[in-house]
Amino acid sequence: MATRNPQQAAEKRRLILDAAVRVFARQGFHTCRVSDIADEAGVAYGLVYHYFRSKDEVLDTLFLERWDVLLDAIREVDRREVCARDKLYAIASFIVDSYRHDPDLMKVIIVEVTRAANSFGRSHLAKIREAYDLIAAIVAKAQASGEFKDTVTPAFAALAFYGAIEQVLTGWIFELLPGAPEDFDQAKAFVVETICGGLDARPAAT
Amino acid sequence: MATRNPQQAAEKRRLILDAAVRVFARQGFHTCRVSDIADEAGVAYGLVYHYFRSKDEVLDTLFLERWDVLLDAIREVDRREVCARDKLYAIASFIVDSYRHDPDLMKVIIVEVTRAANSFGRSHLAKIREAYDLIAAIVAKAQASGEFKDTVTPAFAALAFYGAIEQVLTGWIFELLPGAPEDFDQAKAFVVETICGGLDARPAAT
DNA sequence: GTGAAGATTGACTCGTCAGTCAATCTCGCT
DNA sequence: AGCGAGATTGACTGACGAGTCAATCTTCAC
Repeated sequence: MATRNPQQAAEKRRLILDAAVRVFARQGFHTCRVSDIADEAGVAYGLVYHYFRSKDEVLDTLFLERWDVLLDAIREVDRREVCARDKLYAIASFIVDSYRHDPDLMKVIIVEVTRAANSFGRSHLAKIREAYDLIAAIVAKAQASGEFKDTVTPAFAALAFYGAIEQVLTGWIFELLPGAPEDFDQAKAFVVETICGGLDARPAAT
Repeated sequence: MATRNPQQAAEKRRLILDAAVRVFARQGFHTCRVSDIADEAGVAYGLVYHYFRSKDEVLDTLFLERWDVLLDAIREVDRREVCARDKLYAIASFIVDSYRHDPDLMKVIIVEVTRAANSFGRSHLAKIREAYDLIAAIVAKAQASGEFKDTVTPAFAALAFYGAIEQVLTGWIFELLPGAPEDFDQAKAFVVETICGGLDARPAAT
């Protein structure tokens, strides 16, 4: 065989994926052309189709790669022997740190997949839902143990929690919210404080 | 002049707008063709361009019409002499009832504009932000009066509140959450209970 | 060194669709 | 009745961009 060694092939593929992240983040998935990705990666147009079946598959790959990491992280957090509030904090941390570490990638995943349930996200609804379900399970356990009130359903609490985080990331992405380094850590605490502690000054009447 | 009376013109325009809502909700803005809107409305292709400058303008119109109603509703709620928690409940009510009353329209606004900040929503960011700011102002006042804790910034609380509602609507839209009639009223209470009361069983240490 | 499998190239094809426009119709006035 | 402004029609154009493919180059086992 004269096949290039697998590592080199993987590197070329990565080169294209990384270029796609930058292009998608800058121009949006629908607005950019495949030639933009090829140019950004410094390869010929056709090579993108050597490594990927379609433009969609490039975005699919980016999303699935990262989302699986997120799901694993949530599962790992859930196995820790800490209270639910700390688990939620750890999850918020992971997501916020993902954004801090690679804002372009998170922007693409949120804007083009997670928040685009009508176009691209549709095919990934089941995968996205897995995350909600894992969070809901954490809430359910905390309600059973008495740590959380059971005034809201776990599914609902999970949606509110995830929705709040995603909205904050969206705020950063579109510069509706200051995104200075210190704001990242503050945001983690804020999400958990709001969702777990609530805004009310006086204790709940439960 | 042989101009048809203005009322008839307005009705034709409405006919097209209403058809567009159904088509956008069913197929998505980017996936549908202008001819789909014309067919749904039972008019010729070109007539759409007699009443609107472009396909974009149709969506623009739908969004702005409804969003202005929402902004007015929030302002009206804010003028009421009730506690902040009740104000937030009234806002959640308004949004949920908007969805109950016309799910297609709300689906279009959320999916194609509000959650599509990268494509279409970009040009409406300022308008969308107005809603956040109005909610943030309510929170700020409540913090000043001592009704709400000031552990989180108003801007952040507003994002979390709005994010939670939008995520719940999205859950209904994509059938991730049961959307039976009784769920609507429950959801209003859930959002406010989660954001104001928090999930924690024990009172906050403030 | 050589040959073949695989990598790389980019011009081209092909379908799609937003927006245009000239023709036709219809309403409301005189 | 007859006219003219505006309403309505739908075939057509022009741009665009995803995906194809035949040609060329590179690598590596022998």
